[in-house]
Amino acid sequence: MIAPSESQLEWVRPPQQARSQATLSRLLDAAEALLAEKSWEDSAVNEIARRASSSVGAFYARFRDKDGLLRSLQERFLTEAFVTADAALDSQRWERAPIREIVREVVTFLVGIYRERAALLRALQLRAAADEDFRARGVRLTRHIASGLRTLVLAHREEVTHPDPALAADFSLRIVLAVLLHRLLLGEGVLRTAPLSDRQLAAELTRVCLAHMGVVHTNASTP
Amino acid sequence: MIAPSESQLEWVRPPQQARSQATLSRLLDAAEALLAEKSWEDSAVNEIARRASSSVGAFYARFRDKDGLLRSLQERFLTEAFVTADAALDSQRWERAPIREIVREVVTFLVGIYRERAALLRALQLRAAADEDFRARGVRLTRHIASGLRTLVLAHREEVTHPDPALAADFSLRIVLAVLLHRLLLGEGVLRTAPLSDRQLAAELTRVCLAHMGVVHTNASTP
DNA sequence: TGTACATCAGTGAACGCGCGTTCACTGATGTAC
DNA sequence: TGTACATCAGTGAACGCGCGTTCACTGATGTAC
Repeated sequence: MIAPSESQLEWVRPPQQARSQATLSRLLDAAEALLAEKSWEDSAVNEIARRASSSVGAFYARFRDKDGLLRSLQERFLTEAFVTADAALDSQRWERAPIREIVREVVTFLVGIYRERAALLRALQLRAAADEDFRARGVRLTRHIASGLRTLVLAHREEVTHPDPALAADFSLRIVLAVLLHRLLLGEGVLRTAPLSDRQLAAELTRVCLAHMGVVHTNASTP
Repeated sequence: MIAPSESQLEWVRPPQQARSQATLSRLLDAAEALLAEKSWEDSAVNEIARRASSSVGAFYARFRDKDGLLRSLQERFLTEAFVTADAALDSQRWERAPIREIVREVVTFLVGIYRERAALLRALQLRAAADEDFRARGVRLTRHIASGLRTLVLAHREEVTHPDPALAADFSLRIVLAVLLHRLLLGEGVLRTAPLSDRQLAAELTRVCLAHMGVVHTNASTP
């Protein structure tokens, strides 16, 4: 069991027994599930507790306040995401792969996360838009991914025509994250074009990134 | 003076005197100004009224409820934006221009709007993310711009390498709007790269769009 | 193995704050004659 | 040109609803001897 960091103590009370640990997990899960139905503001503490088969009092025994739960959800997500990102961006894994495949992998990875965790990400990004602390913590993850991607791209810089490959990698990531945020908040139907599936969107975004970096076209299998 | 449409009557009460028309305008302006400081939810009716040198009662004499004001702000913005977009995308104006300049113009136009109306756009897009009606009305503008851009691109399709120029135009617009939304909500500091000025961002986005459409490089003055 | 006690964990009714909305009233504007 | 009356416009205190938070109490778990 890992001792919680000092900063955590301010917003989540560490459980002393297995029973309260379970309650805490149930509260987190219930809240994340509820976020698939309504916004964070519309999710009442009462309802979260009820869905977790718990009570308001138990809620406040675990969290300093309602915000403590959202912070806790963010922390839980970030921890997972850092690990997953490290695995996906491991440079050993990509040593012999062309940059085309690296970009495709990273984009697919991101599209997947935005699908699986759509509800939570929507809530977190909306909150980040209004709260500097939330934003700062989220930015740490983004920068981590950016730096991993940059490393991979620079290791293959001979495939990149763009004069500043690191910059091109950063801006490409920015585009991907932006389009995913846009889709997350406003949906797929903004333009008259037929809605894209995850697979199609990933392909389209990959194409955009490669075009922007100026990756030379090999005998590609793209339609 | 234009007679208000039926649908408007549901959420804004048409003023009968010049005095109340002035009050209505002051309320709209005060609200939009307040949105530069705080979110729509945090903007109390009381404070909006006070800033407009008006009163809560006067507020409810004009608007059915608090939401009526935000709707009114959206309507006011959309009306302006449609006109501006029509002027910017007028096909006569671009008959002899290379596609490179068209794209630069449209991107610059959008970057400009997102700067000038940042506060209002933030509030509207956040609301659109949660409210289907708001979203639907916003989408009308997006589609209008998309169709204008498509027309321009198709008129110059010989400059475009992309196999489906219309699709490429749509997706390019999507990217631009997405990056602008991303910046609007989360700021310029998401990646470690030095923050971009409006001019730099417009240039970068233009480059991305052109690369994606596959516009052949002429003797460009880009660095 | 059993009993006493301390602490942790959980319950849910009641509280209270903030803010949207109402309403009884006053003042301003316009019209009829 | 002046007076009476109707309607529009505006005021701000008071209301009330929703929801986060508290708190007095009960139950569960663990430890000492």
